[in-house]
Amino acid sequence: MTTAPLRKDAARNWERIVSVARDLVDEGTPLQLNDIARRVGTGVGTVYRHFPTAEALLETVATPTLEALTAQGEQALADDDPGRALADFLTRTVEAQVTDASLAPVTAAATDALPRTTELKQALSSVGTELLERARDAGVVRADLTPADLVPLMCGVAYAATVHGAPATRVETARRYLTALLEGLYVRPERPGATAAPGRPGPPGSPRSD
Amino acid sequence: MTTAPLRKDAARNWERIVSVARDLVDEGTPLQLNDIARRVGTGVGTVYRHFPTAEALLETVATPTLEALTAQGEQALADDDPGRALADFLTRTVEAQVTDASLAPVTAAATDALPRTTELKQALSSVGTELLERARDAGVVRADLTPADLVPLMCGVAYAATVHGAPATRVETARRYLTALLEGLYVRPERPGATAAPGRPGPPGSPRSD
DNA sequence: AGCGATGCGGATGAGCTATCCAGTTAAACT
DNA sequence: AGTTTAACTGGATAGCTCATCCGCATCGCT
Repeated sequence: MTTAPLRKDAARNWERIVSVARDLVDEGTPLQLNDIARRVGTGVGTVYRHFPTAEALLETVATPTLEALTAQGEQALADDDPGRALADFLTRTVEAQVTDASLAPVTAAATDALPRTTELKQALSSVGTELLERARDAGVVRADLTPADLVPLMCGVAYAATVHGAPATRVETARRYLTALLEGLYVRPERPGATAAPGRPGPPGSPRSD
Repeated sequence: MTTAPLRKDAARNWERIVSVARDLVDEGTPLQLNDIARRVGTGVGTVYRHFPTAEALLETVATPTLEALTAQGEQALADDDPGRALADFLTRTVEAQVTDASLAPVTAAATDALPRTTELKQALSSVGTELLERARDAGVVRADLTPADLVPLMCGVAYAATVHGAPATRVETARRYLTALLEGLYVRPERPGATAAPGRPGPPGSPRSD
């Protein structure tokens, strides 16, 4: 059920609209459908037929990013180090949220209007759950952390990074905050005699250093 | 320079406006000045003269809460346990942010339009800095945490709690997330032989349990 | 009571959202 | 190639919210 193939001109306009919207999102401008129509050089009706609301357009813009993220998540499932797998995934998630301004609103919105997006959110959340449970079973992560907490916490980290100010250093800030959350703000009691590690030498190294 | 005493009717209207705005904020409705005028039973002009923008009104609404928070912060400075002092302050901050919907926008907005608010934000931030530095000097908190990170992190925790869904359990969720941030998500290596505590038995007990 | 200054209120224009339909175009059929 | 028709286009326009402006009412003082 692919909802019928678009006519050629329709497809062309669809592409243009999404492309312009992408640019606007990237420069931080809120999406206004009439404005987009003007920029694309099309009528307002065309835009509104393709995307009944600004939110719908935003969701479409966000989809590729969500897809990429999901792919990376599934890739992380292949990692045999549960701690690193989780940390990597969380890092990617936070980076994406901070980099792509379309994600935050889409994540926050409870709209299940676009089936594709809902599906992706579902997929992401279940990958996250899986990774979290593995890490927990490996004793790397506190047991009192629910999968349901994962999304809010990541959103929180991303939000914190955007509040911080300087958009240039935003990704770096987000990484720092994620680390802070993982490691905790309190100093840790000094390591026990570097022995009796429970199968793993404490928490895995810092998330990712690429 | 108290900017002239208001005329009696003006003062009355001012109060009404702020009061109605407070109610709206509490029920989660976004402030619309024309709407408020209608509810108060006054002309639009009156509202706009007192508060040139919705944000200004919001800041006014937020002020009492900010004042209370500042007071509590200064109170925390009297605590001789630096860890507990910081934890208490942060807990109060997060609770306030989650409880009072006017805080988040005001904190995020870089508007220095209302001098009183700016002043309060300053005060809060310097109290936070002081508390953080004391805790750090006492070895309770990681050294790589800048005072500038405090506000963003608290906003992040609050935001995470509001993303989570259920508004009823929001305060509780916020506390949990703050604890998560303080203690870290990773499991801690088991305590060293309950000795060599740096003047204090590890991180202080959970923030506050009132 | 009379008089300025201060504050009030709502009519109003500007800007944005979203709809609707007459006109145009792509593509299937002959 | 010519015809048909379903799909798509574009912009005029109605509905709505924001914010301003200014003639009029009210206050506080003498």
